[in-house]
Amino acid sequence: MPVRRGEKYDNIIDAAIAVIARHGYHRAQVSKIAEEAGVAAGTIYLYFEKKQDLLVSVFQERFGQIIEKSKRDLEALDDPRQKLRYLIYSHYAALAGDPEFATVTQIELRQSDPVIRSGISAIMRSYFEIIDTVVTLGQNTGHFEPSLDRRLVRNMIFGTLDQTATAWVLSGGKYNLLSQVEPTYRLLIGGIGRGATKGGEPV
Amino acid sequence: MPVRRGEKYDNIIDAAIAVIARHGYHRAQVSKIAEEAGVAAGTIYLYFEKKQDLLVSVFQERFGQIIEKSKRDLEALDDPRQKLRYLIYSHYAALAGDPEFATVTQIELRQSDPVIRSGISAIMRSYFEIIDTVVTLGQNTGHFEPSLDRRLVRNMIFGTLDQTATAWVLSGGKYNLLSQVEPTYRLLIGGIGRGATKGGEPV
Amino acid sequence: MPVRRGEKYDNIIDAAIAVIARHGYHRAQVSKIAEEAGVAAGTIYLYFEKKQDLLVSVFQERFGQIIEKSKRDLEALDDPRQKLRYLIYSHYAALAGDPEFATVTQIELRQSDPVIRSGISAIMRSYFEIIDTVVTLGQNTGHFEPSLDRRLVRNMIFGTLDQTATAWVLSGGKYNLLSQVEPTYRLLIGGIGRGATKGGEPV
Amino acid sequence: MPVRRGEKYDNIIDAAIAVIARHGYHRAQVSKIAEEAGVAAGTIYLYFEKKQDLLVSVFQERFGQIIEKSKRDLEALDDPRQKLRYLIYSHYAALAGDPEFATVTQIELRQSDPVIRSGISAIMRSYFEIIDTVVTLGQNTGHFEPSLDRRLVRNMIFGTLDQTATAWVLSGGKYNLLSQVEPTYRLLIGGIGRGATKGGEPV
DNA sequence: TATGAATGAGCTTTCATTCAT
DNA sequence: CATGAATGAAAGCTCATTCAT
Repeated sequence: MPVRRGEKYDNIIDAAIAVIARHGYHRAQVSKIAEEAGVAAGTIYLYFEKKQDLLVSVFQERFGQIIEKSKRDLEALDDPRQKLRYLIYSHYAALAGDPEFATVTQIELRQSDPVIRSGISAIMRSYFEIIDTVVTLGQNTGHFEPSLDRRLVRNMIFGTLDQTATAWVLSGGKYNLLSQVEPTYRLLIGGIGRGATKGGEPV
Repeated sequence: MPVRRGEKYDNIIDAAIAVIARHGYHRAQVSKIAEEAGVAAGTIYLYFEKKQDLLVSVFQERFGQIIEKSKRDLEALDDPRQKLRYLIYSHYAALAGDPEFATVTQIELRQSDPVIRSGISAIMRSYFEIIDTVVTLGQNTGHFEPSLDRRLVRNMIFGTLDQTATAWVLSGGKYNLLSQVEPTYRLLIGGIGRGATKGGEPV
Repeated sequence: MPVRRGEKYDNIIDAAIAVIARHGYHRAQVSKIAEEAGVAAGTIYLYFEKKQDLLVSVFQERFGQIIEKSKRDLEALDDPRQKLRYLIYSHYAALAGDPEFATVTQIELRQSDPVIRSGISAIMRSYFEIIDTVVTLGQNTGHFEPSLDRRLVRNMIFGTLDQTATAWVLSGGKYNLLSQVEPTYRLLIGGIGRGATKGGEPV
Repeated sequence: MPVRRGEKYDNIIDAAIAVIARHGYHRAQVSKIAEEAGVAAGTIYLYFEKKQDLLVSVFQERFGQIIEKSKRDLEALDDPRQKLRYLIYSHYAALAGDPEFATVTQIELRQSDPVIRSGISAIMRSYFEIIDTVVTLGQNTGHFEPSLDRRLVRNMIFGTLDQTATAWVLSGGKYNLLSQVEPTYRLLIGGIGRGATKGGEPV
């Protein structure tokens, strides 16, 4: 029945992010979120069926937009290496531009219960698909090593971005996350090894 | 801060892992863990100050042992590439050999509250130091690209291992995680790019 | 205390009966009744001060009409035995003719809170008076045993009708309640005992 | 898991009756019952799974005992008329001896929700069976009119007892309910009609 | 040492009612 | 006359922790 949209819908989502970022996931009561949003507690239930739905929506709305934008922007690029670089850029940019959202995403929402996590997983899957598409293209065009297992490559890409973002959040955002775009790109493309590793003598 | 050690101490930790793996973090009540361990609920408080201490100890004990063993074994190796390969192997092996522990580590304990997470972080830091040591050695000996930022490399290594392990757990352990040791090694060393990327024309 | 009358007034009462019969007393929200009546929730408060007033009115309007009709019809009858028979008939007929109302009356509205119940009691009292009048007449004319306590007789009459009606509703209305008019009459008049009990040797 | 017995179990049931009788069903919060019982609110949940279970247990324990006693005592009697008389007596006695319980039984618990009511119904059914047994015996031995529908007779008996008891409670217990045993017996046996109605000319 | 019965703080959610439009 | 979005009070239940035995 509920699930209405409108200005308040956005206010509540923003309030949820602010409260979670400030007090942590476990102290983010509905009443506190309502107060932050400037509405009564009951009003939240005109927009979200349950608290869990609100928290999942935090992800869906924000991350969903980011993913959609990524998807569109990626289509405008041809070179899979450019696509990869853009992927890194947009991942870091989304978090660097909104530290509260970054905290919620990288730290707080990972503490949530199974229902919320599975809501988040659904969105993550579509993100993984985007990464997979880029990897596959790169392998087909010969820019990426075709012998590599795509799933493993995806895990490396996402794992690296995610871990780097988490480390940045935990550092308190002391440095500019966007400064890591190019280094990350080079690292992902070239690996740790020195020089002509490919075709060389691996140990 | 354990109040006491002894046989029951280990029983309780094992029981905690079993219960969390079976019922999930949010349903792992102290009473259930006590029952699994064959003691009364109150007894747990003779060994652990708080439930949180028990959960942190799950990590400290198990992961601590793994880290200690890694550290010792790594000292026996000279080549940083061999060290890296061993790092991957021991990370995967610890999880592949104990699926319950893997579930608890990769999924359930991430839902925990700030206190537990910070307890876990402390242990993770010593793990990160080990990774850093290997990376630094590799750069000093010229086996790893010296221009790479160590922290970023560490994030890639840990992020890749962690994400790969999580994906494996979420798959239900359908394949052998250890089969990913060599591919992971090659991927980390060589990156995604094809052929003589290093010194070539990055895009 | 209705604030206003009119077509919508009746619509709302009918809607209340329908919703209570369909969803039960505890799920009969004002909003649901409003929807059923085809008005906005707030509109109900133009016709009734409180939800409780609406529910009491369900009784007052419907049962009041029944009682009024009973009263008038009874005046046309002379023989107190005929009056008693008609009382039984009209009680059963009112419920048999409107199963939704029967459910609301016999089952759902008994779950209501004190205010509603006392509103209902007020109406019941006038019904009890009608019964009392019939009993008194019967005793005065010598058709009914004069030594019987009138209040007790009334309790038997109403208790029997009410319990029989409730049993019928709970049976799902599987049989025709009106088929019970004559048996009920004979039972109330003659009692359970066999043969010439009156003046005989009671045990 | 819960559902323990013991001294506190009885205390809580007694407290529930007292609180419901004093404040009414709708104001009988768990916390209030706990206070009355001299235990913490949480303790109630060691003895009852849910509040509803407690309320049903109020009935089961008290009314169940009454029914059991009735059953046993009835077996010691031979004459169905004596059995009927005893039925009336024990019904009235159970309520007259415990006014708080009478209020809860006759008034407050009728306001409860479907779950509780169905719990109560289950117990009532066994009471109805006892009545049915007595009626059937009376008809078989020729003491009760055999042509009467048993279900209808049961409805009259229970309806009369119940309504009489309710009227007594609503009167505030101003008179002695047990004084109604004999009048009720005579009324049920002989009916309202005067003299040799049976076989006479019913109108 | 060990027990486990008892504690009690803490929070989501519903829904009758209001009132600005 | 009518609307329906917004309000906010109110209470059942869980479970980590304690402590008398």
